[in-house]
Order: sequence, then structure tokens, then C-alpha cells
Amino acid sequence: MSTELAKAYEPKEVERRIYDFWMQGGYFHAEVDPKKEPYTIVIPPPNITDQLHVGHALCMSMQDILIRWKRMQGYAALWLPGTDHAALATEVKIVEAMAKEGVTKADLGRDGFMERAWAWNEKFGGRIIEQLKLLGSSCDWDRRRFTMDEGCSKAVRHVFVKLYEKGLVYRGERMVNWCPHCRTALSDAEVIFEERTGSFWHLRYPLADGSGYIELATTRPETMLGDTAVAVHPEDGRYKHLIGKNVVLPLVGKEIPIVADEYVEMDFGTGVVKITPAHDPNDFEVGKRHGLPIVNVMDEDGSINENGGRYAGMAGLEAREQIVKDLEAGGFLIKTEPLTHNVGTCQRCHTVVEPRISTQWFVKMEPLAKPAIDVVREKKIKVIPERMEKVYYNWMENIKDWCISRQIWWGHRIPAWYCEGCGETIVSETDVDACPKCGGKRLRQDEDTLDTWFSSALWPFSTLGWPEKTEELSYFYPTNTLVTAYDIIFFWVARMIFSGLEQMGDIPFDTVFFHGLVRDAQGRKMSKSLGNGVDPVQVIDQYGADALRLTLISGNSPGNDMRFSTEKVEASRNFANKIWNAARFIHMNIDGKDVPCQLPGTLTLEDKWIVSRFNSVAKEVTENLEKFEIGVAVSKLYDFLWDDFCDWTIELAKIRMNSGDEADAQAARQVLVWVLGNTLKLLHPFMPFITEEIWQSLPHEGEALIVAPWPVYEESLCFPEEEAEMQKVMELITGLRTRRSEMNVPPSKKAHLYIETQCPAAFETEKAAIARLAYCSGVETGEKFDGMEGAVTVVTAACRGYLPMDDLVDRAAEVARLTKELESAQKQLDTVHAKLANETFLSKAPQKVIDGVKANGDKLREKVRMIEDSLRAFQ
RNA sequence: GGGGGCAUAGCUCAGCUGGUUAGAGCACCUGCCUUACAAGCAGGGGGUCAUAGGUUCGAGUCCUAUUGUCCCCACCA
Repeated sequence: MSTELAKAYEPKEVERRIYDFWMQGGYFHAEVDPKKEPYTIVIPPPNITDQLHVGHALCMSMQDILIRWKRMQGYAALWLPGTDHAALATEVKIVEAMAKEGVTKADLGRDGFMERAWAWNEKFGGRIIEQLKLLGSSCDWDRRRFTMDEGCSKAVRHVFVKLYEKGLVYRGERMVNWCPHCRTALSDAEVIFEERTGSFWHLRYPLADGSGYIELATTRPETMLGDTAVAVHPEDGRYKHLIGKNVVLPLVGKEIPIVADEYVEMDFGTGVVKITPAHDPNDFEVGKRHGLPIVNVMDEDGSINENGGRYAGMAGLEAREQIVKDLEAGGFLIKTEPLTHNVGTCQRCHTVVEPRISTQWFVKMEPLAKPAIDVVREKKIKVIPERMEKVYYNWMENIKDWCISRQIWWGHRIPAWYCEGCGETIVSETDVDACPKCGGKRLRQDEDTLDTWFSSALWPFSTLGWPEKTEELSYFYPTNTLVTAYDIIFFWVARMIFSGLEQMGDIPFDTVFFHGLVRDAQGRKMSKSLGNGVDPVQVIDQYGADALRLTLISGNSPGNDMRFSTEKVEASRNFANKIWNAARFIHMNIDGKDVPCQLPGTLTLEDKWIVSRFNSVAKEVTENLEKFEIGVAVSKLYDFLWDDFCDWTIELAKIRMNSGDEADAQAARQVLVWVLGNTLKLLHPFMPFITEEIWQSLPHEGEALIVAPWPVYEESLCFPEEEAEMQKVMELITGLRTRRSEMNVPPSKKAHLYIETQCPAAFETEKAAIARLAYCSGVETGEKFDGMEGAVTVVTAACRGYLPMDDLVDRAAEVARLTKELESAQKQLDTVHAKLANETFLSKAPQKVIDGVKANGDKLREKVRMIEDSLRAFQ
């Protein structure tokens, strides 16, 4: 970089070059190193179907910030990347793609389909990884993993077998959520409830003894074919006498009983519920309690099966229509009314889920949940923000067994075999070719695959080589920080916790850091149907990765959603440009000169001020990062760089660099180089590209910013008195500028400045700065100046400044202004007095606060005195 | 039905364990091409911190209630 370069920062070329530089330097790679402390983050593996969206961009930026920061602090910082096979999500996509070619799964067969799926992974699995690189992600790509690679698959089988042997994985016939479109079972977490408007059909079932009818209502009339009872509340006076009697099931003609069950709500509908144990989880429970038969009337695609008599073979909706028509014809339909209610839908295809009884594999959750709750309760795992703990407890404490088998092909095939000879079930880590019980060779492997989250749950250790005892595993596990959005707390976070505890005997990470969702500028969720999604790749292309990252983290606080707008990106881009130009300015002044990146031997007042400010910022930013206050951290750097460094330090340095005093000019250059160089270190995790680029171009020590040591707070760089002194000068300059601006005096119109003060040192030292920054032709300090009546007056807590510009002064306006200022200062002084007169305040408030109030009082008193003085002069 | 978030300037949001005069970006107004940056510089206006109580020497911050709004979980046959 040199002064010849463009006035505006152009990220594109820089980013490509810098990323290559990092890759070639091998800086992202973390090795087991006993001399270092490990710091580990495992990536939430993106699905192989994913393309980068802003949610990823936020999540990855956060992780990259933490990893880069820790790396600079000297940790063996490992950010372990990879991708997720995303079983059902991917299979749905592949099937969709096949449908366009007119090919079905059945056409290909299992092996043919798998071939296609692996090809898909080959083709698209790497796409998102390339996009992560555009963001600047400093992942250890040498360690990239995939949930279906050999190692992860081995871990999956190992866990399955272990849990089976412990009785924590079992197979059984249960009521599960069934997606008729995907034709597979789903876990509870994969069912999304959506509000839909449907109909509420009121029916009448005739009593078997011919004494009348009982009325009930249903939203799913087609399930009546599988009714095996009608239920009423035991205390319901309307129906008490009917309990135990039978009704005749319309269209089917068989008799079913009227049972009493407290599950029925008397106030809802007619207070009568038809009981279909095979197709409703509540009815299933009622059926169990009353020993009712279970009649399954539906096939796996939702159509009516052979138990449905003449309706057999009809598709769900078609059957519904026909049955309603027939009920009406038979006089069994009383009325139909609209009803909006929540229905469960498939997370992947949004088809209405049918509760269905089938044989599936489950993980027994209760014994696993208990220790997983404890580690959070005991703060062995810290949750940020803390409130998310409640969400976690609530789920874990009410957890049901986890249905893990899926009737799809893309995924880890369940390692269970059934002997066709003796019926034995064999669960084994290695493939089985003979029945250990009967020796039979006719074995059939379970057709099903595992829920995709079964393998993700093992991610923090399977990626480190488990179940092998690798040195990576013992060094990097437990990992440190898990960064993810709060919407996958159940799917993933909870399952990693109990899996880590069960398999490793230890927590998978010590901290979970939840970030919020990225919404559009109106606060809506980004979605394909709304078309309001933002393509981060395009944003990077247009504004740069640093600008995108800064946008996503500024003003962002843990767990809170944020809005994304191009205005924000522009503001971030402007900041990048600001840094770029600050660097350009410094180059203008140091190129061709020998400027070391150390501080000069003696520091001026203004040097000490900026160095001391930097020192506190380094401390604060570090503390903020430790508390995961990333948004706060970056805003401090933003303010420091823009306000303190650019608006003051650079402006002040201009004076010295043009003063002709070469020693002073050189000192000023060194301070600029030192402060900017070190600030770039602090800013690097947030905006890695531009900081590396500039740092490389400036005098520096070390080969790369990415591995430069993180600045630490140093007592020797702390100058509180000079900070306060400089503050006085700055306050005067600002005051003068304000006065001039209010009076519309152009900078070209200069005046001599007289500063009345009891503490002239700082003003004396900074005379030149005051003159230049406040547009004065000359500056004098003294205890008292005569003949200033009618001069433009600026009063600060430390001094009074006079600009004799008689011709410009509107005396009446000046009196009004001073009066207003006096009122305000007096009001503030009154509150201070009131406080100091308050006995309880003096006795109860900490000394520090009291001292602060007193000091403020002194300042205000002086200010009031000076304003009064000036007012007198005017009158 | 259960739980939680949010409510601060016109807009989008910060504000850590309660402590001197509540901040930023954008927008707006005024004046500036001051030899890094007009994607900029120097100023300015604008907030009874949702409402009502309470705790406290002191509340945007803690407690209670209310209103509005968003979300999560459970799920209505």
C-alpha cells in the first residue's frame, strides 16, 4: 500500500490476496502443543444443501472473532470445520431434483440413489465451504470433517451399539409423527405447528339400543373408520347415563362403546370425542386406559388401507370428501363450521403430519436428560445469555423418547440385523453375516437410517477422532465455546450435551453462546417465499467482507435478533474506508522516512493522552470479549479509531509534522504508527482483511497480524492526569468551535484568543493545537485579562476563553446565551449542593461517588462564577 | 394453557454488577472542497428511558402490576 493507491478502499482484490497469504502461512492450522493452552470451537456444520445466508455469516463471524482473538492471545486455537449430511433435508432436495428428470427413488433403487446422493455431496458439499472462506473464516481446513465420513460413521455405530447394550436405544411400536409425503417417521422436534383453517364437522352417532344419538365433532372425519370408542367426561351430567352403552359407528356399522375419560373437555365442542387410537396420540392414550382395540386405517402415504372397507385405496383428501358426502347422505352430518387450529407439519416439506403407529427405534431420554440438566444447573456449562437456560430446562425436563429411525436412504444405516431363521435382532458395530444365536445366514439389515441429529450430537468428539483415543481428543476436548443460533437449542445443543456426558464422561463445551436471528430491514424473518433474503456473497462482493462482518456484529447483543439493512452495511463500509484513509495519511508522512514502530522516548501531553486512551480501550475490549459482549467491544474500537485517533490525534499530529521541528515531527510519526498498529491488532478479529493489509504496509514487528500478540493493558502506559489535562484543552477547542459555528464565522476569519485560567500548563503546551483547531490567530494565557468586555466568551470548567471579535457580536444575543448557560450550570450546581447536604447520601454512598460529586461541584462553582463575571462585563 | 424477549432520539439499536449532565449509526438543520477521507470535516436540534406503584441516599438499570408487541413450548378433539 502506498499513497498512490485509490482514495477509497477496494476490498475485493485485497481480500483474495490476504486470504491466500493466510492459507499459505498455515496460520489457521492448530496443532497439539503442550506448551500452549488449547482453545477450541467446533463449527455448527452447515448442511450440504446450504448456501451461505446472513444467519451463517453472523454465526461464523462471531466464531472467527473468538478464534482470532484467542489465537493472538497465544492459545492453540482450533476452529474445526465441516459439513452435515442433513439426511432428510438433503434427500428431499435430491428427490425434487430427480422428479424434474422424471426419476423416482424406486427407479434407482437404494444403491443407485445413494450413488446420486454422494454425487450431490461431491458437487454441493464444498460450495458453502468456499463461501465461508469469502467471509474470512480462519478454520483449520486441514481438519475438515463430514458427518458421514468414515470416522463420524464409526462413531455413530459405536454410540448406537453402546446405547443399545445399555438399554437406552430400543425398538418398539409407538405412535409417531409420520410425514405422508416424505414417508418417514419424524421426531417431535421436526414437527412444526402451523395455524390452518379447516372445518369442524359435527356428526351424530346412533345409540345401539335405538334410544337416540350422541353428537360429536371432528376435524378429521376420515379417521372415523378407525374409531373404536366414543368418550365423554365422567362428570358430564349430559352424558353420564350413557356411559357403558354402545353406539353404532356410521358407515362401518360396528358397535363401539361410550367410555368415560377425564381427557375430554366438557366445554369444547359437544363434550364428546370420537376415539381413534391408531391415528391420534391422545386417543391412543385413552385407548390404552380403556383397553380399546387399535384399528389402523391409513397407509404410509396417508391413503385409506384395507381396513377402510370400500374406502380402501382412496387418497386422504379424497376419502375425506367421500366420507363426508356419505355421512351427509346417511343423515349423520349435523353441520360443518370453519375452525382455525394448529396442525403439525413436516419441517422439511410442510405436509400435515399424521400421527401413526409404527415400529421405530428410540433413544430413552430420561436417564440421559438428568445429568445434562445438572451440568447446566451447576454452571459447568455456561449459557449466554443466561435466560436461555430456562428454555433448555423446560425442554429437558419434559422430554419424551427420541424417535431416531427414518424411512429414508440418505444417512447412517441402522446397524441392526434380523435373523430370518430365529427372529433374533443383532445390533453390531461391524457388519454381521451369521446369526450368533442360530447360526443362520439369512440376515436382513434394518432398512432405516438414523435421524441426522444423531450424528451431529457426536460432532464435538467424533471430529476429534473418537472412538479412537487420539491425542487431539485429549488435548482439544472438552471444547470451549459453542456458537449457534437459539433456534437449534433442542435439535443440537441439548443433544450434544447429553451425548458428550454419556460417551465422553465430560461436557462437550464449557460455554454455549447463543446469537439471535438476522431479520430483514422491517424485522421480518428472511424467507424464500417473501423473497426478502439477503445474499451475503453479493454483499461481500459489493462492500467487502469486513463491512459485512462489522454490520452483523455492531449493536448486536447475545441472543437478540437484529435487522439487516444496506444503510448499515454502508456505514460499516465507510468505517473501513476511514481506516484506509487514516493509513494513507500516515503513509504520506512516513514513506521514505525511517519510522520505527516503537513509541518515542519522551511523550508529549497529547501523546500520553492517546496512548493512555488506547491502553484503556485495549483493556475494555478484552474484558468485553471475555464476556461475549462483541457488539460493545467493536463499538469502542469504532469510537476510539474514528473520534480519538482520526479526529484528534491525526489532526494534532499535522501541526507537529509541519512544524519544522524534525525531532518533534518524528515523535509524532512514531506515535501515529504505534497507536494505529496496535489498534489494528485489537480490530483484527472483527475486520481481519483490511487490518492485515494495512498492518503489513506499516512498520511492524512479526510476520503477520493474524498471529501478532494481543495488546495487554500496561500500567506504564496509563496517564490519567495527562488525560484529564488534555480533556480540558479539548473542551475549550470544542467550545470555541461551537461558538464560532453558532455565529456563522467562517474558518478563514481568525481572532486572537485569550485564555483566563488558574491552571495554564496544558493550554500553554497546546497553544499551537488550539490555534489551529479553533481557528485562532494567536493564543495567550493568563490569570486575568482586562478589556474583554464584549468579546466572544467561551466558558469551560477549567478556563474562560475570549475572542475579541467585536464586530461580530450581537450583544443582546450574547447576554441571552450567557444567561441560559448560567441557568443550566446553576441548576446542575443546585443538584450537587442538594446531594452534598443530604446526610443519608453522605453516610451511605461510597466515598468514590461522593468525591466525584464534590469535584463536579467545584468545577460547576467555578464555571458559574466565570459566567456571572462575563455577564457583568456585558451589562 | 406454560415460559420468555422487547418497549430508550424521527428510524435501527447499545447502555456490563443501580452512582455525577442517558449514547451511537442513519435521517434532519447550519457552515466548510481545512494539503487522509464529501463514503469526509466542524457544529446543532431532538429523549418525562411504555404506564402505575414499590425498594433505595440514588432507578433506564432491581421488585410488583398493567398495556402493547414478538417469540418459544404444549396443543384444542
